[in-house]
Amino acid sequence: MRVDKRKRLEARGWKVGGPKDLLNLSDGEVAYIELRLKLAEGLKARRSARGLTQTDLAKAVQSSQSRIAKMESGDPTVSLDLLVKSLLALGASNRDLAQIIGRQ
Amino acid sequence: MRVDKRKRLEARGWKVGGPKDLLNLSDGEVAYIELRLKLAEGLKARRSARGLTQTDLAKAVQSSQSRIAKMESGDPTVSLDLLVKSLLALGASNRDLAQIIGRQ
DNA sequence: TGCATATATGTCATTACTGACATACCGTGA
DNA sequence: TCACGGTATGTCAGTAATGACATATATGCA
Repeated sequence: MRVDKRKRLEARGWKVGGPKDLLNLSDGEVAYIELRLKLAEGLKARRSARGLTQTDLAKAVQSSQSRIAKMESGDPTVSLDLLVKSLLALGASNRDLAQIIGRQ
Repeated sequence: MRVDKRKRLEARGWKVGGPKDLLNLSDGEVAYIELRLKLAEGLKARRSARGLTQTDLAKAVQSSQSRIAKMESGDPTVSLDLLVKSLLALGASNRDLAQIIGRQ
């Protein structure tokens, strides 16, 4: 794993498997974290593109502003479920999700 | 929504939003459920293609056979997180996930 | 500068998901 | 028919995620 990418993960409080060393992440673990970050970025992009505030989105998905903020920052305590539901609530189709996820 | 598709959801214990009537699902709710079913089917396909039993996979992701069975049957009490982690544990890449999700 | 509005961070009681376990229900080979 | 490996279904105590709330930190504008 490249160092900049590692920092990108490390910065968000992800600590997974094995010893504490982030270099010991398995392929699956890395893919999982990257997936979440992609969705988080996609969510933020989509929300602001629509001119919505975090509070607006929170209302739409019956959540709270603080949780939206955590989501967009890649916080590990936010579930994939909420991430995906929020994107769908912003009008994303499964196709759109696939695109967000599939991008390098 | 077509009737066969509705039955497909109805059969699995999904009850969402509004009155009990499944026809009242929003686009986002429908997309969410379909997404889960696609992943569930993808998981089952991938696992059996590798000749693994549910018990084998359970060990690999530190879960239990019963949870794998629930996952594959589209049980609503299983999280997207576990579904995705299991697929990744079976060697799927984010690209693969995108393909599973994006398909009509 | 001060004052909004937006976003980030931390905490907490309630809810939902978890693995484990028991057990029922297949298929299929003897 | 029985036995067996695999899968399905139900339950439950423990744990992780939740929305709500308080509050801190931007960001912009008069």
